[in-house]
Formats: sequence, C-alpha cells, structure tokens
Amino acid sequence: MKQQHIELPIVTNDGVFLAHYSEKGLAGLDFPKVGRASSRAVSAKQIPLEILRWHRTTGEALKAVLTVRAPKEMPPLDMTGTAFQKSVWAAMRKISLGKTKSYGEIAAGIGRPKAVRAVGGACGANPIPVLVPCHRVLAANKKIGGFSSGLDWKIDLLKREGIIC
DNA sequence: TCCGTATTGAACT
DNA sequence: AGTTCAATACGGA
Repeated sequence: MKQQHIELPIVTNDGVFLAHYSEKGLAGLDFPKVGRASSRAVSAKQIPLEILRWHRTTGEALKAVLTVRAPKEMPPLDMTGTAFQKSVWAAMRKISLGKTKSYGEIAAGIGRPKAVRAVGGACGANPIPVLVPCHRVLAANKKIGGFSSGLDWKIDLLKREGIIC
C-alpha cells in the first residue's frame, strides 16, 4: 500500500499554487512557478472524497490569506517533522494577521531562547508556506531575512499586510 | 562528527 | 552607520 501523494492545483489571482495531500491531510504547498505549463491532469474520480473536501478548505484558506483576511477554516495539516520543528510551526501559526515576530521571539516562545538559527532552519523546512505564516517572521532588527520559496513572495505578502511599506 | 543555516548582538572600522 | 565575527541549536550527509 503506497502512500498516495496527490497534487492538486489551486488557482488564485496570484497564480496557481500546488497543494500536496497525503492520506492524513495537507502535506505541502508550493508557490506558483513560472513556466509550469500544465500541472498533471488528475482525474477527479481517483481522488478520495475526503481530500477533495480538504482541498476546498485549503483553497478558501489560501485565498483568504492572500487577500489579507483570516482563514475561517483550516484543513488538517500533515506535517512531517521533528518535535522541534513542530514546535516552531505551531508557534508560527499563532502569529495573527498583520503581526510579526522575530526568530528570537519564536525561539523564546518554545523554550529555546538561543536556538534562533535552528528556528530559521525549521522555517525553511516548513512545507506549508502562507498557511503557516512563515513570512511574518522577520529578523530582530525588522529586516526581511530570507525565504526559501522566493524572497519576492515574502516581501509582497508583507506589503499586503501593511507590515512594510 | 562535521557542515550549513531564513540569526543575533557586540566589537571594530 | 556599515561590516565582520564568534556563539549557539538543530538537521542532514
């Protein structure tokens, strides 16, 4: 019994995101990539009804965040990672809309005040950007820092939320 | 075990 | 004010 790793596109005004689902929930989310002509056509029949339901929720939540609104509902997240990473991701999800935290604050929040760089590593390993608001985590002096899936997205999202000019 | 990392804060130009 | 440097925790090879 292989793990079905299903990819489904989410069409937004900002492009086509690609959601990855496992049998347990949303396992990943990719930013739109230029030049991805056609995501593989998946016949809707092959997709478990449960996943379609998650996908709908995911799409709503994603669009909500992209329009600077709090998601009303989140799909189950299947985040594979170490205990430390889960702590970091959980801490990041507590950041409310339009707010920011520094890596140091996240580290302190999970009881490891000096693990700031490790926090950065966990952010980079975050499989679900946007929904887990890793873009709201800035460096201590309010500098942007980095972003795995493209710094442009981070800046753009921060602009929408009025965090930066 | 060693290396890289989306950091940080202090010391030095 | 800009730059360099050491410290620190964790994950991957």
